[in-house]
Order: sequence, then C-alpha cells, then structure tokens
Amino acid sequence: MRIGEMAKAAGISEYILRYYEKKGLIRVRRDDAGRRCYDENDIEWIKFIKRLKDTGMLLKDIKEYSRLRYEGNATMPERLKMLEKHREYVLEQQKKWAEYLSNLDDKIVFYKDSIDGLA
Amino acid sequence: MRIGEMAKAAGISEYILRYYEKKGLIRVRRDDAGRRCYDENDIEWIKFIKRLKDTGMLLKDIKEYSRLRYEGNATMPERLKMLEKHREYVLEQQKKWAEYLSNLDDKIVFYKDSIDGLA
DNA sequence: ATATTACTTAGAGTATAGTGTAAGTCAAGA
DNA sequence: TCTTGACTTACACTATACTCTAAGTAATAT
Repeated sequence: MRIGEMAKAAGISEYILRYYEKKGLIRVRRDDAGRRCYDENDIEWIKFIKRLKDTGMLLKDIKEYSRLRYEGNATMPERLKMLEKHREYVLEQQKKWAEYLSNLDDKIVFYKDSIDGLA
Repeated sequence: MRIGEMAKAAGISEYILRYYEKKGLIRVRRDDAGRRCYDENDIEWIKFIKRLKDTGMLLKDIKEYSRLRYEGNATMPERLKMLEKHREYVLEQQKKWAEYLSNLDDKIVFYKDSIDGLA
C-alpha cells in the first residue's frame, strides 16, 4: 500500500503521514523506487496514533510511545505505564468538561433571568 | 488598579493582559500618565474570559462576545445564543472524553492481558 | 514518445496562543 | 537629584501542529 491509499485508509492526509514519519512517530520502509510502502499493521498503528492525539497526547509523547512499540513486546509494561498515566489526564479532562458544562449552564440560567428582567 | 495588581488579582500574566487588549478582548482606559487602569468590574470580566478560553472558545470568538458585551444589555439575547452554541460544544467535548476514557480502559485491559500472557 | 499521475525531498508558510525583549517614560522614596 | 520599579510601546521569538510549494523522479496510460 502506498501513501495515497494509506491516507484514505487511515483518514489522514499524505502531508500528515510524511510529517509524522519525519517526526519519528511512524517508521516506513521503501520500495525499489524509494516510495513508502505500508501494510495492514501500519493502518492499525496509525489509527492508534490518531486516537492518542485526539485524546490530547502530545506528538513528542506519542513519539516516545512509538519508540517503545518499535522495540517490541519487552516494552509493553513501560507502554502500559504511559497509557495509565495518560488515563489520569483523560479522566481529569472528562471531569473538567463536566464541571465547565455545569458552570456554563449556571451562566445561561443567569442570562435568561436577566433577559426576563429586562422584558 | 494597575496592570501588576490586576495580573495578580486575575491570576494571569501582564503579557497576556496586554495581549488580550491588543486582540480586542478587553478595553482598558488610561490614567494621565498613559498607564492602564482596571476596576472591580474588569476582574470579573477577565476571569470570565479565562473561563471561556479554558472551555475551548477561540480568542476570535471571545472577541466577538466581548464586542457584544461592551455594547450593553441590549445584546444579551445574542450573547445568550453564543453561550448556548458554546454549550453544545462543551457537551460534545464531555462526551468525547468519556468515550476516550472507555477506549483507553479497553486498551489498558488488553495490555495487561498481553503482559500476563508473556509471563 | 509523451502526458499524466503519484510519488520523492527539503524547506517555507500558516494558525493559534502566548512569551519575552528593547528602549523609553513616569512617579515616588532616599 | 538620583535611583528604582512599574509601567509604556512595538516587535521579535517560541511552541505545537500542521499545510503547502518547488523541483524533481518514477511508473503508467495513450
């Protein structure tokens, strides 16, 4: 699979695929013509990177996670640790947004009351 | 109240106070010497800006909200609309984070099982 | 053979939101 | 008066994550 196909399969632009590779998040081998070759395994990996990114993990941290992953199964405990640490962050975010939703609702009620008062 | 005091009162740097003013989020009058003068009213407003920003509202949208606010009470219905639209966004975020937390937990379970398998 | 398309690289440009510096002004205390 | 500290402006720099362009190569379709 070449970069165009991969971009479609993973739902990510070719630019980003090259950018992530340059940053060290993905490692891709080349064909005889020097073009990137991706396989099924890469799709899963790229989709997982996407999820990590969507959950607010910084590229530099994803890069570190990636480095461990390319080292093999022996690094699983370390990766698990990273995920567990990241889980704490995601949990905090979830709480944060729930709290802000509640604050915002209060503000909205205040506005509605004020507007009624004006009428 | 001058900028140094305000920075402390609002928990925000002097740089950001000037930056937000330049961006049009805050309007501040000057004393005879040309220095910024803030009052109690400004503290509340700046804290509210901070909250909007923390909930992911872009500075350009906060700027628009700000513009309406400086126009007076007549713009309250419009501001209410903005807040209600923003509420939708915050609600989505909250759902997103809850979903990612659940995905991440699945992944963590998978890792733990894999590591047990290796042992 | 030629045109088209997909690819390659390095590097420049964009968006968002700060963060800091340089050079100068102003006011109050020693 | 001199110094110190808080302030002023304009502008340059940083971080993060893209997004795109330029110039060139390779494979394929006509």
